[in-house]
Amino acid sequence: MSISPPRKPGKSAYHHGNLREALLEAARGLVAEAGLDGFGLREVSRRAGVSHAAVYNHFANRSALVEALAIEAFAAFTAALRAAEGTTDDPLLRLERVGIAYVRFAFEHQAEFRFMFRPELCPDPLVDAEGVPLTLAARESYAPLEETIAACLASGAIRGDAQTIALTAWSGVHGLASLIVDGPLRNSALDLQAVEALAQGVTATLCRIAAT
Amino acid sequence: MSISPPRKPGKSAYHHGNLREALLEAARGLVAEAGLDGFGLREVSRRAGVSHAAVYNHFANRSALVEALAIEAFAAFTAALRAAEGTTDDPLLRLERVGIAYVRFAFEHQAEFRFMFRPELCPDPLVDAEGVPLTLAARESYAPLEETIAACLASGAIRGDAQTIALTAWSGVHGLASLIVDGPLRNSALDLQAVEALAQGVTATLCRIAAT
DNA sequence: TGTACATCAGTGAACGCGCGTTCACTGATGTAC
DNA sequence: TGTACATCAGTGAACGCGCGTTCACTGATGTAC
Repeated sequence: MSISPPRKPGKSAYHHGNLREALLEAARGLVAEAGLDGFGLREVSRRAGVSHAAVYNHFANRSALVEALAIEAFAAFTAALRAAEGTTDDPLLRLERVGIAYVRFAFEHQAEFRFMFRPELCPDPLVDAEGVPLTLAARESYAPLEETIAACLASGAIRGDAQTIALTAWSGVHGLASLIVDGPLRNSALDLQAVEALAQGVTATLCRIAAT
Repeated sequence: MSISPPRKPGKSAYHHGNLREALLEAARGLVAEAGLDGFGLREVSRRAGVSHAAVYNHFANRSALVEALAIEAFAAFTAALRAAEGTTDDPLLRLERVGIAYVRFAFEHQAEFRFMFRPELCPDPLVDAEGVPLTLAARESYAPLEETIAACLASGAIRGDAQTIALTAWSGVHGLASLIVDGPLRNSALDLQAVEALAQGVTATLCRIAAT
């Protein structure tokens, strides 16, 4: 929830004061309900209580709004992973916690997670990121997992081919998240606790590789 | 490619003879190019060289065409996994091969893989599958991996909590496939050989769990 | 073999719909004097 | 404090577009006699 701007009651919609944020809020809700396909400027402005033309005072076009939404989502994802990272100094435990946070974020922000990895939005790894805010935001969100795995390797907590182990861990948590959000585990009566238990099991199993 | 029906040359489009298959073929191509969102009946019929109303002689509506496409895709996925399953009797090696086949299918059929797991299409696990062909086709495609893991556990090649290990393996291959098809590994100049090498590395790492 | 006719599988015009976007406009606000 | 005015941020009508779907139609085909 965003904080409402200091507005006198009864003030008309003119000079809304915070329409940009209100539009983003409405857009988040719409994307959560209808997905990126069901996402339209007219419905967003309807939800925000303004005419559909008002959007263009704050966003150049539909793509710009979607992009802003995606940047927000990647930033939130990064923050969630960074928070998990900071809870311990033990590299292996940190890997486990970041993995669980990865899955938890996906579960709690299904719409965002789903559309962050849509080909139209997920940045092309071959394209230069310089000055493209969405690409930068996306790459930043890969860093916590990468760094944590690097720390595990550096400390000797995990042995083996660094690239392969990193990819396996990433695949494991991303796959679990995908199965829950987009795949066959969707809707299977999972609550947050159950999801965390699954994530715990999977990341712990992945970490068991460390011992060999 | 489908085989053309035995048609005399110069015969008009009337009584096309194989329009249903031709529409599916065109639909496959369109989905591969434009994704499920860019998928429309009018473009499909344009590609098949008929008027857009002709579609309704073969499919009740847009949804029915999409559903037919999805059933085909799940069937192809199942066949690819079954083929890999049949290449060896060793449970652990079989798991590795099925995992590689899973990722290979995703890479070679990106559009299909992407839309098979779309929430609109991927069947809800809580809904009864009886008599719903799409749901049945989807569930059948989960069987090879499940059975292979069960065989590994039964033979003692893998030890531990069956549920957790199965989920970890599934997450691993599904995650790698998702990262390649939909995620940050997309477009990263990977050819089939490179994808198979990655899949080999990840599945082998996952199989290392067996030793512990 | 030839003819009459039912059926099948196309055509193309038309429908309403919601969309993104543009535009001239207008009311509210803040500022200068 | 009051007034004139520029600017900001809305409005609502209009545009063209492509879509899914329906409909009366029509040409090609297969069958019965």
